[in-house]
Amino acid sequence: MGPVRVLVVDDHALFRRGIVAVVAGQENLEVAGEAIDGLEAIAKAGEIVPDIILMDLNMPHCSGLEATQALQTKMPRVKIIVLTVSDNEADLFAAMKFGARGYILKNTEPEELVQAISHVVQGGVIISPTMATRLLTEFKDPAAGVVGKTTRETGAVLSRREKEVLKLVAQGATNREIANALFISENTVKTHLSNILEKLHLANRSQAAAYAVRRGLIPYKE
Amino acid sequence: MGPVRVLVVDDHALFRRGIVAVVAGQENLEVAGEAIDGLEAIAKAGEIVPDIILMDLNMPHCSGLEATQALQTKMPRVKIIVLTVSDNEADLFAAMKFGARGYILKNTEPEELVQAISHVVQGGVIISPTMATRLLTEFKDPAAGVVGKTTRETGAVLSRREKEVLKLVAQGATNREIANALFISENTVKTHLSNILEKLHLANRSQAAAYAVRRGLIPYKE
DNA sequence: CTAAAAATCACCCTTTTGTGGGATTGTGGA
DNA sequence: TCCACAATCCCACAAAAGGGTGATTTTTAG
Repeated sequence: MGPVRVLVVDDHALFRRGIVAVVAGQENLEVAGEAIDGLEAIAKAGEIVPDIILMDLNMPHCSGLEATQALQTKMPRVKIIVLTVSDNEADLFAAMKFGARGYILKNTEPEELVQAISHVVQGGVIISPTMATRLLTEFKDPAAGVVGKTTRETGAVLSRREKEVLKLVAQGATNREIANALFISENTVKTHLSNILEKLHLANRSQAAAYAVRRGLIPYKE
Repeated sequence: MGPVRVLVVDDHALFRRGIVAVVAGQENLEVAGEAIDGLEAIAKAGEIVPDIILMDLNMPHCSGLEATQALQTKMPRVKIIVLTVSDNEADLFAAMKFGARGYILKNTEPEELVQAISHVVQGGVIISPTMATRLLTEFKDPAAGVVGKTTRETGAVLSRREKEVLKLVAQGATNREIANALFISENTVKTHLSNILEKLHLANRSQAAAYAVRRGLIPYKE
């Protein structure tokens, strides 16, 4: 069998260059294509049918998480490795839930990335040491073992509506403004926000705003 | 004279690879060295004395802005091009104030980066089209022409203390927590925050938190 | 079909924010 | 020397935010 075919998905051309340089430098790897966002990734993946997709998370139009979810349902054989700057547990959880085979931070050394690809090709799953550590500390955290709330504390994936609320929070909107924007009552906004804070282990809306910005959930800004 | 010697400063090895691939591919350019943060950048710059430094902003230990400031005072002949993901006016202003000759966003095409380097080598100053547009819209913004408050509305540079407060706000700290952390009264924190919001044209602490995160002012997190 | 989420709303109560005033001290530059 | 500014503090007040508890209605997925 020939070299492993890799699809590189990242909105930053320069970063793609770096990946391409690393991948192309390996005998057993081959850059089968590049994409600048989730939508193009899905299209390209359908055309070239790569073995591995290196997927950035924070991209315009269609995020890496959305693309990962879509791709895994349509093409379950394609192995996706998330390659991101986000050292957030929620992203890791979401990526794994959507079927990603790897979660690598962008500050990883090129050699490690190559090894990670090999590992995943052979059927393995790989997670950055940093993230692995975070996972362990998360589990030994007493806050995780509360009473009720099943998915609440564990899965920690926000619902569609909660994401909408979070986006607006990240823009500095007040509860009333959010209520008007979404055509719901202020009470509902409060409920959503409370759930968001609980799911994400955050203390207040400022932390939520900071969290959202780090994850690139913000549409535009001002 | 030989090729232009370039020092690449970025904490992400993979991104450095991309830059190096692009720079090394040019006849008239040469990668003279790499650094992973501001401190190493200053050290390396002293050793190899590059013609151009491609400087990331958001790095651990010593940010690109601090390094730029330090380098420009010690080695004014070295031309620094800021290469960042931050599309924030404040970063641009700060970079230019500290003597940077260029401000390029990381989503720039490799070809444009090469052209930018040539341009700066020849004594020019270059700013990403995106940022240039933002500058223009900023100036035609009516909010800039208020009544009193001289430096308030224009320069908009935060004082040392205000930055400290802002960092804590970005971590989601309450006014009381900030007061305890800085050994000042809650009233003082409120005063500082009010001034911050006014200087930055922000509406509330959530926007301040989002702003701070975008600028990479946050030390750690969680 | 049915149980689990998601989404919606209300009420109460406490804490936090943000604004508007005003005031003092020290420092560095014009 | 005088002024602007940074940094500090105070008070009071209105507006938000956040927690708790409970409830109804869609949606969704098994």
